[in-house]
Amino acid sequence: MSAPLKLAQRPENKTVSHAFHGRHQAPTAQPDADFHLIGATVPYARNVEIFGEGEPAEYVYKVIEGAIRTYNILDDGRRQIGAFYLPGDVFGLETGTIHRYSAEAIVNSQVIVVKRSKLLDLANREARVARNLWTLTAQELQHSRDLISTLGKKSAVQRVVSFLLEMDERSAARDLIRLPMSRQDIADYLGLTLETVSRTFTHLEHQDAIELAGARSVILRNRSTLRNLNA
Amino acid sequence: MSAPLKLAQRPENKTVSHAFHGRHQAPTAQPDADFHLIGATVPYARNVEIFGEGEPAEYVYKVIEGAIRTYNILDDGRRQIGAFYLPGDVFGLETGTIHRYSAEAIVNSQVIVVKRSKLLDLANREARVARNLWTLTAQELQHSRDLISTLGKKSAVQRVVSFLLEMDERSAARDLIRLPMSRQDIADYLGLTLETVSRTFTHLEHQDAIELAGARSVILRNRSTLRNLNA
DNA sequence: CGGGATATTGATTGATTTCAATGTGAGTGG
DNA sequence: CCACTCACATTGAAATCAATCAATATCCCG
Repeated sequence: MSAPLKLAQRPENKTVSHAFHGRHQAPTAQPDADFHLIGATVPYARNVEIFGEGEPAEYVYKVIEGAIRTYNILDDGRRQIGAFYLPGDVFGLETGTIHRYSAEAIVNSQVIVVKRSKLLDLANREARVARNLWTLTAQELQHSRDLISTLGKKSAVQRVVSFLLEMDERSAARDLIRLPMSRQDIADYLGLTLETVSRTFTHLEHQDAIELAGARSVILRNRSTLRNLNA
Repeated sequence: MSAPLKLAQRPENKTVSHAFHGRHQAPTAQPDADFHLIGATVPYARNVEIFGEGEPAEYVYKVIEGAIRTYNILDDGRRQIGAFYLPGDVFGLETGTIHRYSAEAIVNSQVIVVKRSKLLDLANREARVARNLWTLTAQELQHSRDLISTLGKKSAVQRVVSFLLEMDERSAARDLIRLPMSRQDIADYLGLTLETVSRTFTHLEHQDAIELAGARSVILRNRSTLRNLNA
């Protein structure tokens, strides 16, 4: 891996600032630039819960290293993953006092933890901070809307391709996607079964659209084919 | 359609005082309490576009009467409806300068229109207003997450029941749901076809879970049956 | 009282789920 | 270092459910 550590004080603007999932946002000021100043870095082991749905929202989190999933358990017992968080992403931010979903480390991870009350106090005093918190929530909203569009798509191929293109956009290396999450995680994100995800991967490989380099790596071989399949 | 009643391309900001209906949701302080003070009420005719995806986000809107749908057109040409807005609901609020989706009146509607820049100025001066804007976005986020959960559900019955329970919660009359939107609208919201929505309605009626009183009214006959079907 | 839009209902098809078996790979301990 | 093992992934066959294609039926709206 290249440079996993991204706790830069003033992050040098790489190609694109993927502070969140915001791929559309122009690189304005980092909405989460204050995080490293007032937070402590904490390690979470693979599959460990960081917070649970319904618990008091005492802290806000930023991924330094690793990967996090947030999810709800549905009435029928199935798990809907709301988002995957990669280094640089903020999660667990709520306007209310309760977490509306659970969060778990997908792999061993390093996370900056900030007291929510501290951020709120700051926001009350500084309009800039308030604006930043709002922007973070709006970026989450944008991601949720993108996911809604993906779930609205009917075919499994379309959903999986959407997922791959999203991960590609957020991934550092061009065309090479490292997947920290399992097929089941992907399935629970896309509203499919793990078998369908697996089959669709091999299907895409047979189309020469991607190449599977082990179960957890995907190489994009033909982006325009993928984009066509997405439509 | 009939009247191209898109008057108010550029609504003048007359200070119009107007009573507003509260959301049937969290009864905390009204995040949109300032709206009626600085906005003008504008009528939009059925099926008329209020703003389009990609257009500058100059205004923020609050429904007084009628119903609004927001949607994206997907790559494959299908339409994904993101939300239905009923009296009391705010829509069109963005942190950025661009609308990320389109909005149309479902039926003839009355909408309060507020200049976004005015709200932003206010937010810069008053932490309370900033907080309210943030809360509005967070409420939208919560709704999007609920919709993700609904779309993650696999069966058509589960999706339609989720929709009915959502509409029931937002509807004034107990057990009676007036649907301003068409079967196609519902289908585009739930990621189904209109035929499946229609069939599922009649299916639920045969189960004595609901009663269809004309195409645009649903009476909940057995809530616990519905909740069981939802699981 | 039309008449066009909207909704229901039917028959068929096809994709995804489900159930089931096999394959693979990373980590461990002998 | 290799064999073992367990979790994860792939592959197969069958069943199921929603999409599609198609034909009425109903509801408004003028």
